[in-house]
Formats: sequence, structure tokens, C-alpha cells
Amino acid sequence: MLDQRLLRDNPELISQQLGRRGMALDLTKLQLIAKQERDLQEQRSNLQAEGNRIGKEVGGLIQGGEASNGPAVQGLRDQGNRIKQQVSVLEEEEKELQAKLRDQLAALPNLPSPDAPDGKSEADNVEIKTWGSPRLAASGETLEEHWQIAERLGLFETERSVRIAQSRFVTLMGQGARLERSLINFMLDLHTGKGYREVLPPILVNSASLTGSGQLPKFAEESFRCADDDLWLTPTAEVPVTSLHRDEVIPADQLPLRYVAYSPCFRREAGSYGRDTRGLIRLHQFNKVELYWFCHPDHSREAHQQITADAEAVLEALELPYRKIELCTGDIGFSAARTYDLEVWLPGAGAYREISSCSTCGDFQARRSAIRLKDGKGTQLVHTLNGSGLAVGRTMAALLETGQQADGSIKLPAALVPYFGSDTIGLA
RNA sequence: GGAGAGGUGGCCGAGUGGUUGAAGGCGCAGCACUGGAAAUGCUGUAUAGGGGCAACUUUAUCGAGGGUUCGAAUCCCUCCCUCUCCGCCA
Repeated sequence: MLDQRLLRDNPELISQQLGRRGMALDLTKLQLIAKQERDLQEQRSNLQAEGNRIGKEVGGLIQGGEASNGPAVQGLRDQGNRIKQQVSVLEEEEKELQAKLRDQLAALPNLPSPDAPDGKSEADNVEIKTWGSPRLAASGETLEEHWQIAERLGLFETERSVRIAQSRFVTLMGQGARLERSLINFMLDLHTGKGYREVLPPILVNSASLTGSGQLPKFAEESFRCADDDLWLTPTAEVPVTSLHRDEVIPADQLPLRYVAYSPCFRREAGSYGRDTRGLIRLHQFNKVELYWFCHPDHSREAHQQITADAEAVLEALELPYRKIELCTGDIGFSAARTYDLEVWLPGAGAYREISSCSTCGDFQARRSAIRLKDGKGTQLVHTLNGSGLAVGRTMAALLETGQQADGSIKLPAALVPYFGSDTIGLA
């Protein structure tokens, strides 16, 4: 949510900054609504002040022995009634304007950070660095894609999963299920070892939580909803973790709060028909280990570097080559002000694929969720950051493709052996 | 799911229509006392919005929403949540 004061005082700045995202908006009408709303509020509270004064006068008279049905009291009563009526009219108008303002403001994305590179689309994203050497097929060698490997080694069921649910679901089996579990534990241990607090949140979340982190109202069609309740399947642990501190004032000396949350994530993937239909890349349900920071505004810039580094550390520990790109203003998500994506190399596919997205949201989610910090006398909004550390299914895909051996087995990185119990998958 | 009890400030807790944003206590902060501390004393200590350069001022908020009233934490209605007992259950 953007600041209403900013809308009143400087809508040009908002238009200009959202213009960097490729949006063309004229906010003069919305600004007018905001100003009307403010004027109405002023009128209304002046009237209420008058009403309060009268109420106190009546109380004083009656306590002073005046008859409660005497002429003096009756006159004040009539006056009070008139004010009450006027107030209720103004209140109604004010509520209408407030709702309009809130709805329209809630549909606007965050302003991109000044640090974010300008650009129109994915094509304008900026590569920041690469790590490791992408594995390429040696001469005469054919590298399989992860779904081919998984099928060959019986790591998951795809056809049967359609029977259980529908397409874009998989059932991990045997060593595949074990590998997923190992990865979750490995990632959680890595992050908690750095001081992150582990969270296992509800994965059904209410509308207020989705609104607080920015998924509602604009992206309702992207989440699964439970028809009989005000509950949705969370698309990311970012949602419940943001709401962990919704409507709270956090003492400044407790910041930053750093959480690591494992959760299954559910996405409808509307509009992706035909894309990534095989394997673990794009599913309605997938596992993710999410990093999340609540921090002081003064430190969010460094925090963004740190949370990204913490995600990169997982890839490095798993010896998976990757590149780090910074999203341009045209490609940044709704709630984010600045985003780094980490893309892992998939040798079988011969391409880099997104495996983590690390964003700073500034005060955007904090304003929607009313999360403040208290430093001395006043309060101010905190900054929130999130980063995948990592998407587990895609990590498995990368491990399978990266570790494939001539004999058809998969060599796993040393760091995972204590978790998986073996350095190889698929040797009989 | 059935029956009962209850939701008040960071916490505990008083408050059943009148000047109550809310007694008292705890906690916290400042000051005094002290060589330093403890103890003690004094003062201060909610959030959000509006106006004002500021001092300050004003409105709202006692789970949420509506109603009665000149006036509601207090009365009425609806909803939500928590606790206890019973039932069911991983």
C-alpha cells in the first residue's frame, strides 16, 4: 500500500515511479478523492467536538440539580440531535470515499527502489554475477532432463498423481521423497545455524493475511480458495510470516527479526498452460524454504544484500552453479521495490532457471499489515524482505541434472550426504 | 458439534450510562537520594487520523460491526475469538 499522504501531496512522484514499471496512470482523480476525504474528516471531527461539548454541558447541568426534562436541558438535547444527524450524513460520505480510496490504493503496486534498473521486461534484467561452471555435455554425452531421470529411477509418480489430484501435481516416491525431505532439513539447518528463527506456519491463511502481503486484491485468481471459509491455500510462506506480526508494534532493539519458514506452497499457475508441463518446475503444490526479515528502514538496504547472500549460500553449499540477476523495473513483482533472482543451471535443459527470488518491499507490506517499530517516542513502519532459500523441487531438479553419471546414477554433493544417508541415488 | 464463562492499555486488573483514554498495581524511562547499587520518593509512559513551524489542539479506538441516548467500556442486536466441561479425533 502506498502512503495516502504521498498521494495527497505528490501524486506526480507516484505516477512517475510507477511509470518506471511501465504503467501509465493519471492520479489526479484519486488525489482529489483523498483530499475530499480529508476535508470531510475535518468537518466531521469539528462537529463531533461540538457534540461532545454539549454532552458534557448536559451532564454538568443535571449533576448541578437541573431537571433532566427542563427547558435548558431540552434545548441542548435538540442541538445535540441536530449535530448527530449531520455527523451521520458526513460519516456515510466519508466511509464511501475511504472505501474507494482504499480499494484503488490497494490495487497499486509498490514504487520501485531508486536502485532498481529501469527496463520494460525480463529481457532488460541485469546479470550481476555467475558462480560455478555450468555443466555442459561432453562430446558424445547426452544429458537427461530431471523428469527423465526421475521417471527412470522411480523418484516420482506423475500419471497416478493426476488420479489423486490433477495435472501439475506430483507424488514423490522412495528416494525422491527422501531427497525432498533431506533438502528441507538441510536448508532449515543451514539457515537456523546463521541465527534465523524457524517457523512452521499455517498454510491456510485468511484474506486479511493475503491482503497484508500484497496477493489480494489483485491476484485472487492465482491462489486456491476454500469455498466455505475465508481461507486460502498460501502461495508462499511469505504470507503467513508477514501476518505473524500484523498489527504489532515491535521494539526497535528486537530488530531485525529473521525467520526461516518451510511450507508447502500452492499456486493456480493461471495462464501457464503448456509451459513446463513435465517434472518439478511448475506445480500447483511445491515445497519452499523461505527467508523473511522485519528490519529497521535504515538497514534494509544491507539486509537485502544479506538475505540474498543467505540464499546464495544454499546453492554454493550444494555445489550448484547459478547466476544472480537483478530484475528491472518492468519485471519486479507487485509488493517488491527491488529484487534479485537466483537462477540455477540445469544441465539437462541447458538453461538457467529461477530458483530463488529475493526482494525488499520497503514499507509496502508493513503499511498494509500495520507493522511498526517503536524507537524512543514515536513509531514508524518497518521494512520487510523475503527470499527463497530455496524452492525445494527446483533444487531437486538441479541436483538430478547436475549429478548425473555415466552409469545412470546421480552423485549428490557432500553437504547433503548426512541428510540423505548416501552420496548416490539410483545405484541398485 | 453441545453446555457454560469470558474478551478493558506492554502485562495484571478496577470500572453497569455523565465530563473515563479509562482507578490501582506491575513493567519501562527520567529525576532525586547513594561512593555505587538496592530500597524509597517524584514525574512521565497507548495507537491511528486531522489542523499547526512549534508549543499544542481535535477526532476515533475498552474483541469487531450495528443500534438506543444530549452522552456508552457500561444498555440492546449480530458476528468473531479465547477458556472450562462433554462428544469426536491425528
